[in-house]
Amino acid sequence: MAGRAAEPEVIWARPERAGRGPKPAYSRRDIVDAAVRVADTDGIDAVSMRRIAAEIGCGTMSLYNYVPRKEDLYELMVDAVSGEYALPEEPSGDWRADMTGIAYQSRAIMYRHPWLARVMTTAYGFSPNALRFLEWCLGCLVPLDVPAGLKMQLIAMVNGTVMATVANEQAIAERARGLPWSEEEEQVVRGAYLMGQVASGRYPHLAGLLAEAPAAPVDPDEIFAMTIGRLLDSFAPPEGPLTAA
Amino acid sequence: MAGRAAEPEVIWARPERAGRGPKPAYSRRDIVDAAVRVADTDGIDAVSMRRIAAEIGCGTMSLYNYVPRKEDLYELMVDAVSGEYALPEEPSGDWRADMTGIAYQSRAIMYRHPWLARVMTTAYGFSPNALRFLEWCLGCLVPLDVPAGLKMQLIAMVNGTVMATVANEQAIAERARGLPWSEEEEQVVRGAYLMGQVASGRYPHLAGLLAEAPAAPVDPDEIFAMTIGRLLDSFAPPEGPLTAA
DNA sequence: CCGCACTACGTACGGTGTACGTAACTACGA
DNA sequence: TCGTAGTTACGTACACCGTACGTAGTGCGG
Repeated sequence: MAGRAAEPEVIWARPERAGRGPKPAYSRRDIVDAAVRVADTDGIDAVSMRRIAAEIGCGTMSLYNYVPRKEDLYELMVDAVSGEYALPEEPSGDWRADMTGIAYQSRAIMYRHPWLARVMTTAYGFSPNALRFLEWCLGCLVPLDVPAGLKMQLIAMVNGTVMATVANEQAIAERARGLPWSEEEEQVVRGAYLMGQVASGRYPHLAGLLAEAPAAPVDPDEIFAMTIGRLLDSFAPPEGPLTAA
Repeated sequence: MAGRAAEPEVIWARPERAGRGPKPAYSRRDIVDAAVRVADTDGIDAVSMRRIAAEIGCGTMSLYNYVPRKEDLYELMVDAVSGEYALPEEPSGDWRADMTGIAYQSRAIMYRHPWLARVMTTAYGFSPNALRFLEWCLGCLVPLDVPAGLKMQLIAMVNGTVMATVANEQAIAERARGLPWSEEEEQVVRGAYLMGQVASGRYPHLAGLLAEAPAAPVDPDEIFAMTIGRLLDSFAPPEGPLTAA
């Protein structure tokens, strides 16, 4: 009787060690670390149950004793890297600075783990580190005098914006992985197609933009900073707090 | 000699009909329509080459005469539904209103095709309808006196925000699909876990928020409108345009 | 101390994308 | 006009995926 029937549960509520049987040979942490390592080096698509099991050194199906479904493995992975936030003991009192710092940290983590942005859209949820993160953000926003719902919205927007930004950057690079040709070739081919289309004259505004763009090379870091700054301004411009609706 | 070697190319540059051989029995449009239909009804995971081929009525491998790789099928699908934007002949002259309208249309399309948000993160690119969309947005932003790069940023932010918002909504619902238990059960289980965690006292701010939140039930439409409004404000507040940097 | 829950793991099933070979067909170059 | 080259159609096959299930061994709770 293999008692691992599929029952509704949250992975975080499942105790790592049940009392009865023999000691597990591996820890959940081992598995998640291996999964993160594989995803970092070989891409998220290389994270298969067989591969992780081999990495750990156990049989494929043994993994299912630790992780009921692969989706749960993703959730564990997201939580693991969410632990990389360095959250000081106390907020600084300047919520704008704190949230900006959070945004930069999020971006750094997503750069460190290029699979994060894609997996996060699937593995949402209130993992331990997600709760820690949320709690800290709310702490930062104590000085901001707006309804609680608006604070949640602010946090969600900051996270969403960082994710959308990084995901967009990475979609271009990540696409190259596993393709039968190189990224340069891909960009050349796509660029050539774009230029050909624009040259057709059907897109005058776009043509104008492309003609103007090279004159103003931009620093992605600066753009990022501006974007976040703008976003925070929209919740409480430097002059004073906005009232909700 | 099956001459379909994997060479770098953009699907949009590949002509639908090559001169030489027999007439293709199907059109690219047929295939993409079938794929969109299947994705709409049975979810994006049901879109497999075998399934689409069966839907069309041809052998699996025949599809590869029309679509070199599955990823290209995704790109075709995204372009197809991007054709659903109703773009008037001329912008209204009120760029704020125009961009708000765009955001609402994007959201409507993503609701109509729940797979879009997830696939878009993979299949980006300058498809014909994407160019048409971009060109129209740039036309709307002519009255806005900011550098071209900033306009692109605005468009990207609006799109990204809509996408992140809808993706977040749908991740919750979509997760239920294909799970061995119902969505209600899932929510109950997750909710119970969350409450248990908050009750532990480790998350005072979060606890406060949850205590306050039910008192203010919110309309998702209203939140969406506010979010987009705020975003546009951040580029040019009602008082007057911001200067870049 | 018995029994049962749990661990470990091999096998197997139904699915995936797609490389490759083959046969029929048509438009172009000689 | 007629090969012939390139295209279409499609069956077979391969490597891989997630995971259901059965079985054997282990060690704690009653």
